[in-house]
Amino acid sequence: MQTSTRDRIVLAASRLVQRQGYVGTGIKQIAKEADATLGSVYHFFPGGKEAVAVAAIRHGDQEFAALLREALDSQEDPAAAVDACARLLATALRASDWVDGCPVTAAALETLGTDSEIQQACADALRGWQDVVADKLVRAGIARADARELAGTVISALEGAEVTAQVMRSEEPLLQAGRQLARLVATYR
Amino acid sequence: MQTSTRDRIVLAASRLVQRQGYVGTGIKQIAKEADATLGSVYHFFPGGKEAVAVAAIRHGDQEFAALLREALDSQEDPAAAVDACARLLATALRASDWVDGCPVTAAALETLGTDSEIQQACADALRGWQDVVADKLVRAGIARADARELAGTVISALEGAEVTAQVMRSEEPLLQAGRQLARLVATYR
DNA sequence: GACGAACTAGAACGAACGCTCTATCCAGAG
DNA sequence: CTCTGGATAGAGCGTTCGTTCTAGTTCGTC
Repeated sequence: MQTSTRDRIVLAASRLVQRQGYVGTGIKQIAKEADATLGSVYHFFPGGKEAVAVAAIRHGDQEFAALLREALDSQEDPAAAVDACARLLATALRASDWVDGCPVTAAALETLGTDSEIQQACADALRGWQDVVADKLVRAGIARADARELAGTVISALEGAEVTAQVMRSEEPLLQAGRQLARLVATYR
Repeated sequence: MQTSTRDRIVLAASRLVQRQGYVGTGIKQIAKEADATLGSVYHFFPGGKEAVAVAAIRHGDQEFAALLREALDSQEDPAAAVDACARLLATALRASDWVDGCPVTAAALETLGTDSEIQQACADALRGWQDVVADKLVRAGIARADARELAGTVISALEGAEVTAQVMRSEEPLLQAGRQLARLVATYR
């Protein structure tokens, strides 16, 4: 077998949760998509659905962070780098026919009042991405305090723009946000 | 009876969908919360759950638009007005213990692949809010094309910052976004 | 006072949910 | 070879889902 059953479960769960959210995705659907059986899922994740979701979100977190780093490193100038992020997200989103958005937003919103581990995993992801952006800004010579606040805004704006792009089925919101964020970053000199 | 049964259903559905999303909210729960019976719900909304959700989202749309207009009109300067929006959202969010976020995001993300009427209603809401912000910017003397692009970014950023604030259980993301957006708006002179 | 429409009330349906359970398979240790 | 324990397999549990259905109630109009 190429990939382990466990990995296939996490991968399938990650994709499904990203597209349909936590409550919208069933354990049986995950098992089917992963070419695994229900027994296997509960064998590897005794914690049940929530445990699977946490693993899935952490996986999506890492994947997205890598994407972000790659886009940021493709440009020297921080403003251009942020714009490159938006552009990358836009093309990826279009390629998936607007369904593969942010891997944590949907799950995060659905589990807000429930103080489950899922929420914690989502918060960790957002914090991590902000750190990735902040690092780039600091390396480009922006003061640490400014970089942190700017990075938070960049992540929030990209997140919001991605949702908007998905709903509108258009790359424009992301491209707009990229241009405006670049303009904003450029004011820190 | 103070409010009509229909109105109570829409109101309850709006609140529940905002907090738990579309799939996470059951018809029976809506009926219970609205002090109505299942029969009443299907009487007023023969289209079933989806019809209730569409009405609920449209209601949330109007409510949010009014909130936005109010905040924008409270300040003459467009940069200060945008910041006031973020501030208002932040205090409202904290007051609800971080559960009453954007009334359409959750529902929009869950119904992405399904081309239901819900998605259309969400897209309409986002477009409407963007128009509200764009109007304010134009009235403040910003060129129409710039105002539209800027308004789109403002809405996206506020949306994303609200989600981030909910996940982090902190007002900071929204306040940050407000400051940075104000700075961005101020560059258009 | 009678009639039809509007509305309320909740029992019941099939499907899907998350989860538990037992049974089977199979590689490696003794 | 037997024995053992991780991994696989899926039937079935109780519950909840969205929806449908039939009565019952209310009420303005003739």
